[in-house]
Amino acid sequence: MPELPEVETVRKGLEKLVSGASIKSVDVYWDRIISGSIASSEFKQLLTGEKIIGFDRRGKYIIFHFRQWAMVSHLRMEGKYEVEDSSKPLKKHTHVVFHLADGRDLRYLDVRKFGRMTLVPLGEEISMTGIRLLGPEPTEETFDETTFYNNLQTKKRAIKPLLLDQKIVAGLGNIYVDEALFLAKIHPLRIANSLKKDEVSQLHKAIIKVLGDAVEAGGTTIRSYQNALGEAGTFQVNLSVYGKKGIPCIHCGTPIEKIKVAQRGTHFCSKCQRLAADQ
DNA sequence: CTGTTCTCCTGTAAGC
DNA sequence: TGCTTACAGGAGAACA
Repeated sequence: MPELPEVETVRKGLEKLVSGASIKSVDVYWDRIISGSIASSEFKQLLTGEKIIGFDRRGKYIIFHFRQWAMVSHLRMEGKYEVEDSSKPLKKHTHVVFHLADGRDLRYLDVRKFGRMTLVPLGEEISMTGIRLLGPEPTEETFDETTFYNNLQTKKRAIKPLLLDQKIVAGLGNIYVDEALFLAKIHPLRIANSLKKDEVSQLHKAIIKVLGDAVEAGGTTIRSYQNALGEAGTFQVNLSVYGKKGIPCIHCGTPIEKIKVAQRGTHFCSKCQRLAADQ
């Protein structure tokens, strides 16, 4: 499941492979992938003859820049892009194909069809639902610790679902949120406004580190990429708790537990990440 | 307004 | 073996 680091890796790959390319035509095989007020028939028509200027990213959204349009693409769980020669047969689960003028295709594949593409007039992408309400990018420069603390103080939700909803800080998904909470030694069910200043400080640092390290790791694997831009979602940087149920905690040896928090599989160390401070 | 639950999808794994 | 059920989860809609 692509989170911010994987999405950034895909963005870089797209930039490298198809920036500057012109679109000859577009095929859409699953209409619901194309969301927003511009439906798939118009989508295909409007992009025909357009030129891909470049790629941007905000949170987990990839933004395609055309001359007059922006296309906002979210991979959700399993979306991926591939660049193939146009003569190559389409793989199963191919839902959108951008035929390029140079004989290649940019293809979107998505087993579960959760991903979405939205075409908007250039400039309107920042006011789209989803992007408009995003919190800051999780970097030292943009993610302010004091603001983070103040925001958490106003929230009575458990910290994990709060971090997943993208409004406080952008980019965390189920994997890296578990990793960040483990690194900061905070239990996923802690109520946000119960976190002490030093805990928030640790969490702030952990989020920047976990996502930053993963972006770097993605940045190093990208060089070996030929044409598959979504497999980036499968690299995982030495995870400590995610998917480690029953495996000894790297700090204390206690088996990692897996519970459900807000319907999501949640991994943590019950000894390192206490729910009550005095235990 | 805030916080929670449901829905979209299909492949894989577990259970009987 | 073969069928059924549970599970994976990002984000937006629906609901309390």
